[in-house]
Amino acid sequence: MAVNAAPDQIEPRAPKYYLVKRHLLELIESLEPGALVPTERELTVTLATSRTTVRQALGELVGEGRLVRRQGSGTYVAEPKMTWPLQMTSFTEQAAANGFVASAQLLSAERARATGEAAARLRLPPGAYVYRIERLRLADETPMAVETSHLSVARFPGLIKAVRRASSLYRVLAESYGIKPVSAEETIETRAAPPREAALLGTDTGSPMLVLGRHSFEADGTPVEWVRSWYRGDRYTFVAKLTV
Amino acid sequence: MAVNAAPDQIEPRAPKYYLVKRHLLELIESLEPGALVPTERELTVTLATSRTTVRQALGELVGEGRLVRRQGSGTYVAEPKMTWPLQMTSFTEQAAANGFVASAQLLSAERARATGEAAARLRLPPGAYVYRIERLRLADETPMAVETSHLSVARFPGLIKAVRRASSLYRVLAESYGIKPVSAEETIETRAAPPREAALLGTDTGSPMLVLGRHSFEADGTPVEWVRSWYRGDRYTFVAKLTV
DNA sequence: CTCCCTAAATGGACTAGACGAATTTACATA
DNA sequence: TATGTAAATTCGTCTAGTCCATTTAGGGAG
Repeated sequence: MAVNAAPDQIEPRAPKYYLVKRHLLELIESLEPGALVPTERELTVTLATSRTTVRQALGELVGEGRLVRRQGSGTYVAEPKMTWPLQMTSFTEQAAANGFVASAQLLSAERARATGEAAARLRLPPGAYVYRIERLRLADETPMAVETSHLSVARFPGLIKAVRRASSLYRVLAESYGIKPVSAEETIETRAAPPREAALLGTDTGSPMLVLGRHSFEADGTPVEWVRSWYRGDRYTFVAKLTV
Repeated sequence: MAVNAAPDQIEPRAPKYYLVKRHLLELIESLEPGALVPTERELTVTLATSRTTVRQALGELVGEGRLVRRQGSGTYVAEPKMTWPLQMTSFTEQAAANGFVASAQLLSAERARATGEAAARLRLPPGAYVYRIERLRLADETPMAVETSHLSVARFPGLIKAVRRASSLYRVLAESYGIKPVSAEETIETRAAPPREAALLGTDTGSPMLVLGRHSFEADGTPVEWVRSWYRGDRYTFVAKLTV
């Protein structure tokens, strides 16, 4: 297979929608956040193109957090993205570090048999029971992420009742079970928003999301929990601090 | 805290393309990587929908690394994604840790006035000169990322000549200038691929990318370089190891 | 003036089709 | 048999439109 055939003079022709996108980007940069941009139908006329093409350009700019669309109202210049640190602390502490008040809405909490991935991550035998706790994370009342935690039932008996009373899962683990994760592996990838997550986070199905997987461990290497969180890609930039 | 504050039975109706996507996902899971999936026009018929809708579903699956499209040939089940660790080491070392041989192709190297962002990041006065070095990063001959580094001209005189001879920028900094970054802030966000980056990485304009920004510092806090790297979102999952 | 209802405007989803570009296949020819 | 060329196939891009859902603005009733 001929990979890497000297990509020297690569200067591809841009698709038409990309020219529209660049035009809009210039417009955006000349405006303030909150400003209204022309309607899709106006843009089709002034840019001599189809609405599909205009929507493709607008869609990418929305996905990159530069524009916000509001059905029935219009398309607006977005506020700048928020940065969100990746640290070995709880969501509650991370929010506080950013000056927000964190809260959570319990969406569902159930006892279920572990899927293959959850069982492997938690180092459980196939078919073992896990708690599957789904929460909507809020910072200052704004939905931030949809978070699904998986924990071993055998290891944390009665966890669901404790979680219903507390906001911080980490605090429950520490106070009720005496367990404190000390390391974690955090994975990051891009995904398109499923309908449910999109609705919960107030965005559209298919919009780009950042999916964080957190796999946390005790000091002796025992896995504690495995969490998958969906964040809106148009709202957040993640920041990791690294040292040698 | 509002636990269980009636999430309003959010169970949105899925768009039609999403049903198509789920149908394809089942199909994908029943096949091996490399297998051919039905053509777009076949799917249009069997799923009783338009090609646009089929393509929207296929497009998301391609963006998530589940499918690969090849113009003129067909659409295939993709190989699993690769994980890429975020560490305070050079690309060269990261690649070696993953069992790859890293290399780089110099795309451009120029002396230019710093943009507002670059000047701020490198703590330079407005209008100061920076080197802008653009490289295509390869792992085992496969293009992995397009990387644009910014470094102060005043601080690293003659850098371009040194870089032309070496593959590792970090080694040049250490050996020729005696500087070794000891900490870095790495930002991660999602963006749509611009035509140039898409072509260099062998993907389509507009496909989802992970954009890493690396801002590295010396022990005394002086910024050393500011780098922006474009990775294909359909190929890589980033992993950060965190400790308390 | 206040309130409610309707109409207009806007983005959201989808369709059917045209043409182009890249690849693969089939076939004619040497 | 080997090779070059044309045709068919496949994905890539774009168009022009339909219909729906939501929001906003305006007008009428009280």
